[in-house]
Amino acid sequence: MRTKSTRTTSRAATRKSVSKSASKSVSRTAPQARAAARAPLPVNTIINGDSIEELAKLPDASVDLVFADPPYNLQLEGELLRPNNTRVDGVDQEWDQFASFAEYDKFTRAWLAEAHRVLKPTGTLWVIGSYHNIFRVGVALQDLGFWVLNDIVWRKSNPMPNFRGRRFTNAHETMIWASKDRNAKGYTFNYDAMKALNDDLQMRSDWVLPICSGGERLKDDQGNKAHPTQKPESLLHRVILASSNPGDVVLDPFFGTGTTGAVAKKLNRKYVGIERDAQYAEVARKRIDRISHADPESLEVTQGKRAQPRVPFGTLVERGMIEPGTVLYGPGKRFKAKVRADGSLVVTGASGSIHKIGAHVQGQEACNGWTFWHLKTDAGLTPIDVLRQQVRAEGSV
Amino acid sequence: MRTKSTRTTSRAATRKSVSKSASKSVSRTAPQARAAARAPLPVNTIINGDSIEELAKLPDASVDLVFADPPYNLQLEGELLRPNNTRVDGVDQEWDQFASFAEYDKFTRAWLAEAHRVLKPTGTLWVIGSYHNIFRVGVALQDLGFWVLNDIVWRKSNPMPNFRGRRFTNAHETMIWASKDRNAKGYTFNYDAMKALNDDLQMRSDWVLPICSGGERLKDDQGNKAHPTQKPESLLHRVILASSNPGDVVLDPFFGTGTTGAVAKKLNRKYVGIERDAQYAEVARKRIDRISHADPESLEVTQGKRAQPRVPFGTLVERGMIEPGTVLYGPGKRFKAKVRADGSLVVTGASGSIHKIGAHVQGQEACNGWTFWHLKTDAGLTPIDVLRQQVRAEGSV
DNA sequence: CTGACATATGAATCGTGGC
DNA sequence: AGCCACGATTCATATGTCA
Repeated sequence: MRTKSTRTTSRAATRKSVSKSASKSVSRTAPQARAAARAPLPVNTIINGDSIEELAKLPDASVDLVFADPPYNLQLEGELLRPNNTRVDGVDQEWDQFASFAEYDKFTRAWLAEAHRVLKPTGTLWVIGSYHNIFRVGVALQDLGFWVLNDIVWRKSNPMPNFRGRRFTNAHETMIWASKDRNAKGYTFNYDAMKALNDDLQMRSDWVLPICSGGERLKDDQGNKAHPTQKPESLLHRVILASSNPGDVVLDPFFGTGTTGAVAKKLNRKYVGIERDAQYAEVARKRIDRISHADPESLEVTQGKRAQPRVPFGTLVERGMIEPGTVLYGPGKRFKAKVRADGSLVVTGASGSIHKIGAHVQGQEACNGWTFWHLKTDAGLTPIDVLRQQVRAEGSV
Repeated sequence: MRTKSTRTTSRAATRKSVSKSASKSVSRTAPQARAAARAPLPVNTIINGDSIEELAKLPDASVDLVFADPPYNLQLEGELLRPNNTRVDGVDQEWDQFASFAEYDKFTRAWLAEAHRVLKPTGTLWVIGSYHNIFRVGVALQDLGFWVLNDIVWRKSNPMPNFRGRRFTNAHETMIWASKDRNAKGYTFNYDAMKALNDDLQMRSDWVLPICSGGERLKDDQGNKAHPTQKPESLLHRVILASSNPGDVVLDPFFGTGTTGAVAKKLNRKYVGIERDAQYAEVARKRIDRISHADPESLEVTQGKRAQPRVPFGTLVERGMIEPGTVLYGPGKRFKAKVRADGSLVVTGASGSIHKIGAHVQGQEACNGWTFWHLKTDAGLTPIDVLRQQVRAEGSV
């Protein structure tokens, strides 16, 4: 099984390259020096090591999707925890607080910078957090050049109630979804699949899903939960389905017990997980080994018109489906135009594509000529889009 | 009227008393110099001036509650057309323009520092924003020593859709609720009032409320909206009811058309508003003048029992109740279809929702997929509607 | 007066690919 | 890299119009 290959094995294969990079610490001040030595992406692998160090070893622009569930920097009664779970102990609490935030910011910027480097230009990143850390994460990623596409609220249908009655029940967590930069084009968003998931209404930025419990919750031998913050697979299902395609590589730098890898495998995506805790990594490995891929057909997803092949209007004329000289009508016969042999339309004073002339006669900026123009038939007006669908159905494009 | 009293008149009245507290200022830029001149808080007043400058003139520790709806720094480019080619009227006002994140951060820290100074030790602060600005606001207030109590999600029941199908519908905004510092004791949280508002269940951190429209939306003489981002009174009603008591002073440094003041007056709180735009301030003044204190209809109407919550079929797939690839059967096994990962069904030659495909295979116009499609179990065929009822019973929608 | 139908609009960071 | 053609894309409400 793929999932058995470990970082160690793949490292052995390229020992030389790795030993070089190992000597360099995580500094972001010149990762270029290391780049030549980076091994190819170890796919369907759980890397047991520190997130920042191990991210630094991955090649540039190699990953389609990052999902990250970093430490939340929870500041509980009487103690402050560093990202590495050591306690901050100081005398002055205000100083503690500042030190804690500053350290957390430093940690956050370090792993986000590596995640940015590792992402393909068309890749996107998800980070989940709560009010303890999500603002710091958001600022860090904006400052690093990521461009926020949405913030998504996971509304927990069964949150833990507030016991003291001094605050509102904390019933949600927040995810940030971001592209690599402001002008990033071509990122994956399976709009129509999301719409299908939501009874043919656009998927909104607030998702109602139950927390991970019951049989899905991994337990250790004593029956205690194996990980304190295991995320529900339903959440990852939606994230991965929305923003990746089968065969894509999904990276999770805080792998925990491997929910990201489990769902990625179920959905025929590849995964790379980084986890510092060997015990979590082992639980994750076993979990993922038990999972089988789905059959490819059921992983096909509702496609919109964008995914369909383009058919130039001229094709219909060339193939004799529309004769030169045919008159096309706008809705309700309020407009007419004549088809020319090259697939352009003429009206008095103008000629051009079906779209341009459609816009022109209506005095508008833009127009979809396929749905605007109609043929007169015995049964009334038929949109020319029907002919396009015929061509596509013939598979001749 | 109260709202006519100006900054100048109220300052003259009590110059002396303020000079004592002046030496204690928190701010980092040194507004101490001005402090000696601070007049008592001008209550039930709209101050027409710059937020930061006018905040600096208010006395220390004099306010019970701050509600702030600062500029979001939207960074819109070009125009956006709806599918029907009508133009979306975006926020292009000068007051929402900032040169960079750094400029926005500077602005944010300046007004938040003054808000911190002006708050009583038991006071709390609310800020509302979207993903464009809320992370910057959150970091700034954490760095200034505010202690986050909750982040509250306003889930809009009727948001504007995403017109290009490139992102999730941006269907919520975020509010941060914070106390003055980590150890602040005795802040107001009307737990039982919130519980009563929520059918005797603890009020959660996600609130479903409609946007401000219809008769509540203020219009100018031409019938255009008086302010591009007017907030619904229901939102302020819940905020003010939760975190203040009658007689308390509520300060809004970005008063706009005065929703905060209007609701404060209805609920017998005092208000102080700061608004730079004289026209907005004038609209707000007239609006608040029309309101009488004892207005009995200030009771929330948005709660009430909801209809049966909608459960998309895709939910069952996401939650693992139905695996992608599962075969569903029509009554008597006369029809079959396969479930895909996005909750759509496939039969040979077609795919779509459970309803659409149910209709398709029968050659009918419409079909209730919930009762038509069945799962094969040991006991025979079970309608998928049973699973929907299960989801509803769990209350997890 | 009522119901059916049409129109208007809201804090919006809203394309892609070929030449 | 820049330009430009192609052509895809909306939900919940409130209000207006007409029969």
